Amino acid sequence: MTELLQNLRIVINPKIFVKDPQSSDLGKRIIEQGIYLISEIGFERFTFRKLGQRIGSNESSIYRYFENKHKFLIYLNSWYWGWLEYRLVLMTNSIPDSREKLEKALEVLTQPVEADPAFAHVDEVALNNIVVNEHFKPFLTAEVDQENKQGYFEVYKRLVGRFGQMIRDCSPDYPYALSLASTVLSGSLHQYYLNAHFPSLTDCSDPGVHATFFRKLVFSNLSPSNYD
Amino acid sequence: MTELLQNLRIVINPKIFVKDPQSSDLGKRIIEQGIYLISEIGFERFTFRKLGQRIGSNESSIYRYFENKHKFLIYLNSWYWGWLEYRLVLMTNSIPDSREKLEKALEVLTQPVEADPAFAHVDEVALNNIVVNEHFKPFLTAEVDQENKQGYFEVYKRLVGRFGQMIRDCSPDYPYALSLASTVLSGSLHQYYLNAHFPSLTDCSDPGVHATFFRKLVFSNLSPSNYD
DNA sequence: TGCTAATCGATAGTATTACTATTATGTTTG
DNA sequence: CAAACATAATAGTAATACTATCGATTAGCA
Repeated sequence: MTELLQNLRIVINPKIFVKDPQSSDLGKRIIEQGIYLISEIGFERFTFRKLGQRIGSNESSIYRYFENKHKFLIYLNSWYWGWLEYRLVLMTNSIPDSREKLEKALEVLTQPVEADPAFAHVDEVALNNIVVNEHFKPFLTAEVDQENKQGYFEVYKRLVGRFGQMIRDCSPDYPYALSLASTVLSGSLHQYYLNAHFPSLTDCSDPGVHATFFRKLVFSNLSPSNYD
Repeated sequence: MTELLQNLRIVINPKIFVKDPQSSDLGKRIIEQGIYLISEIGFERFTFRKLGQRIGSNESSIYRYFENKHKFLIYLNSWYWGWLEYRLVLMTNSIPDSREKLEKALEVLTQPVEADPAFAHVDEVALNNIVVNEHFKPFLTAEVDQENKQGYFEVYKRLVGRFGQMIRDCSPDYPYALSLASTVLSGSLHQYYLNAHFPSLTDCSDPGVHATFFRKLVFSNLSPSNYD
């Protein structure tokens, strides 16, 4: 499988970057080490200057790839959601039964992330760490509506839409497929966050329980007696 | 009722502030106008200088109440959760039936916020706006674990615990009461956020649907056939 | 009434951040 | 070999997030 997908690339909206980081060696180092640096010191403390020092390069060179650190975070998030989408499709595409398909989708979207050898310059586990810890920071700004118009969040929206469609396929009469999809996606990140920092607010102390909680949540909700 | 509760105060952990803003006129103006300013321009753009200008006071005076703007946001959030907790208790306390009690709790926690005349210097609707739009920003920092140890998030934790207990009272054998409670609380904010900025990702386009979605989510999950 | 402490406003100053601009240097490519 | 391009180095700017100091006003209270 790894072989088969060797030449895959996660496509990112070009408006998010100035120069495509996947197009050069420096660009890939920016992504690779940027992920590590943010996951180590947090997004607030992260600066392009520090990243430059870390990769033995210059602050100004990084600015040629990304306008600012906020867009850099949007880029990383887009990559993450694009990667999840690709995995979602890959893992569910060949399943004909819609219930089984939804179960698999839930597994892909809520189970802990593992490194994917298909993308050498990205440590998916560290990146997942960022997405969990910085959660919705790319969204939570005063500029969200403009940025949305620019299409910065397309990947995420497509992922939610796809997942929502799987729910609909499984239970065509359930009227809240989108809300359920977005609740599960963000709720799963949230439970991981709570488990790491506020264990007294969650029961999901291990991945098995985590997965079960969300599976029950979805399927008990979808049994026909439960919607009007 | 308003009369009855005239002399209530939401109690906030004193470590969050330098000087209690509820103890002076200037303090109350800081809270009142700070809420408006953040809800207008967003937390990123908000500075103590701008707030000083707005209330005709000095930057340095505001620093005598709050160490920095991050703690100010924690204060506002604590107030909000404290206020929700008080409303939760007030509205459910006299209900003996545990199912009915949980229904009421869900209503309090997921329905749109209305102004509460019991607290004159706080516009709860604008504050709710902040909590929705800045969502988990007070939590999402590198210092979250230290701050948690200092007890900055006690109110929120107590609220989730209380809500979780109501779920447990209603379905003693359901094993994920805390996760369900935290998922509903943060999920409800999230759905409001999506409705405002990403309507294509939610079905909750009006408060009625919003409430129904979460009611179904909880109660279908709690019916005995749905947990092991 | 007068003293003291607390409160607040005004001003100035600092370190850091988030950039921008410019110029130099090396490297690739046609 | 020249032109184009990528990157490095340096310097500089505006805004931010504070800190420190001092003087004026007010409030409590002996």
